[in-house]
Amino acid sequence: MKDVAEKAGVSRSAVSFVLNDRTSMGLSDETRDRVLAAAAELGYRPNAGARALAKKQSDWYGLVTEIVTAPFAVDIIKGAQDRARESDKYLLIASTESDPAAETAAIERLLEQRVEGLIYAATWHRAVVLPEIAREVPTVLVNCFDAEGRYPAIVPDERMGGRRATERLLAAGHRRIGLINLDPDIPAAVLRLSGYHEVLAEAGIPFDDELEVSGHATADGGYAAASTLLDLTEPPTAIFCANDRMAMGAYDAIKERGLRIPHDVAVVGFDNQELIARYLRPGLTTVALPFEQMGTRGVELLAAIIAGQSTATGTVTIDCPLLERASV
Amino acid sequence: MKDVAEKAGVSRSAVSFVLNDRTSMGLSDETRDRVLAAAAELGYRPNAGARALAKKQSDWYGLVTEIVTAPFAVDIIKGAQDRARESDKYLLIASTESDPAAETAAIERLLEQRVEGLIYAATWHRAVVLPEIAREVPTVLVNCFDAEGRYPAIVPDERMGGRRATERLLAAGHRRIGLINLDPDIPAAVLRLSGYHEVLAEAGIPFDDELEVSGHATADGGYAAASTLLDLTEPPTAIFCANDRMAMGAYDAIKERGLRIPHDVAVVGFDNQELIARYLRPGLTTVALPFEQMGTRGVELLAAIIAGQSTATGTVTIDCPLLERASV
DNA sequence: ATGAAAGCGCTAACAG
DNA sequence: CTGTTAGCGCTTTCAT
Repeated sequence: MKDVAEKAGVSRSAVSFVLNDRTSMGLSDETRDRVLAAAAELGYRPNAGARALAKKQSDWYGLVTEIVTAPFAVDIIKGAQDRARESDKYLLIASTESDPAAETAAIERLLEQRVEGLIYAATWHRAVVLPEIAREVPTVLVNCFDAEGRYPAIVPDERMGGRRATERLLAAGHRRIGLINLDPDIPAAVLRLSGYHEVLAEAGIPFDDELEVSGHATADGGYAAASTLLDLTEPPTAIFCANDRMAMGAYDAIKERGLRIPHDVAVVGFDNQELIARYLRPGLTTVALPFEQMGTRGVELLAAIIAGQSTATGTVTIDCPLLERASV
Repeated sequence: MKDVAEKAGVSRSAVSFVLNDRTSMGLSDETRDRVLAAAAELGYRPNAGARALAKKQSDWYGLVTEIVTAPFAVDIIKGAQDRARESDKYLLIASTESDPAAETAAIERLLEQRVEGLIYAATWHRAVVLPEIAREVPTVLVNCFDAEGRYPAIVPDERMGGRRATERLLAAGHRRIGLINLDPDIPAAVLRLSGYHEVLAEAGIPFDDELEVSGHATADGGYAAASTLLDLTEPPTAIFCANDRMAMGAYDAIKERGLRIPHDVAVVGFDNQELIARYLRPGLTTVALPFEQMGTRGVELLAAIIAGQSTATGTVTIDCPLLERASV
């Protein structure tokens, strides 16, 4: 930087002002250009670390997540990273594969890097408990929530997702709609189910317990559950699967019986796992989880909190859109 | 840090020595403990940025990749990150979704953070051309290579993978083995094919052009290609699909004809895309791409180069193991 | 508009 | 083993 100053024949302060776009300082355009030219010629590259030290502001947010465990994490990261870049912030990604000790250690390292705040992203929607240490900086939860509500959180609107799936099937004329649900203890199952119930109730369709089964969140689980439904005396003409992997198994069960999708049995999934939903034949109509958007919103919320513009501690809910393919 | 020194009744240098484990300086254990205790009590957390400034060493590696585009990237990241952590290095991940301009900008930002080196990871094995700017620091390629061989690279041993798949089928007694290959222009296709050829030749099985088809790298492509093979006058009893998505389509084609896997037709895939290979029914035996290991090795190689222990510019090849499931 | 000077939190060299 | 001193590369205040 000194070199740049000398080359441009100005003071170091001037260089600093130019490089930081401090137009308010009253710098002549001519000076400005000279500095820029000198910097370019010298291949000058500001040292972000030194700047952070001087400004007492790192421009970093820490993102902690189990990155590999689920394919979803990357979409959260993408959303967060894109948004962060727009604000000239950096994302320091720490991946902890669900090991609590590693998690604390990871956050510790992030704090040593003086991240301005933390985004904690889960790969499946659930309640989490963060290490105490996370309280040292503003923290936002993404795709998860704090049981005690001490942290603001961004979660998908699962109930609405359940509604959309059911409504779509209803709109296609179905009245007997089976549901293959996830483990009934998790938030996603509870909420998706309540969406399903709401819509049926609104349409005046009585619940039929036989039509609600739950299974292992795998293709095999979906296959077994779908088999149960299809072998009913009065089988459903449509099946809402609470995730795409189970839908994958359901496809097998349906095809095995010589039935066609969607002609004989319509299917709607949940998650929009590209690899499955797009490549299943026929393509799977499914409800998408808004990962990218949650990442974006997480960064925005964090930035607002850091800027003191938000003290909210509530939960923000993001819409789950229906993606139409060919299974309805 | 000054506070810690005062609290412990020692000099700041002493604190620095203790915190950096400079045992060589001859510090009494008693002093050491006092410092550590004071630090803990005060909740002192070293400022990594300040340290980096003083040491002129950031402890960061930059990892640039198209993170979202492919599900594979995360495994490379995991391998790299785990390995980096072991050496107390940080990974700064920059995701560029194949946009050359964004790529240069991303690298520029990494350089401003004074990363000690760069790891450039591709999501599919191919030749890449890096922005000139990457030459400013040691750079290692992962899952890709430089056409001009100017950067050291780590790539999967595709040929060996092709061999393993073919050998497995041979071992199961098959003599008519079909191949559904990828777009013949890409390295993966060329090498996997050559592995396949080698093994057949070694077994004294003459090539049959009819048995080698290529298709779109999708389930539909696999479906179409498998249909072609199965409708041959003398259809294969086993099919080697050059990726799992195509195997997914092949499954459909096989089942549609009332044939059973592996009883009537055996299938081997490539890529080990969990979501597909594991959930397909029956589970798909497939060749795995060693992403995690490539990430690990990338970091190791980079560290060696930075430490001046390696000046190699060649290409390192990593084994692709066969994962047995139930389709053979 | 500019230059001098202090300081960010830490490391490292050196003389005690 | 301690204390002093001089930076690391940059920002920012303040007087000019």
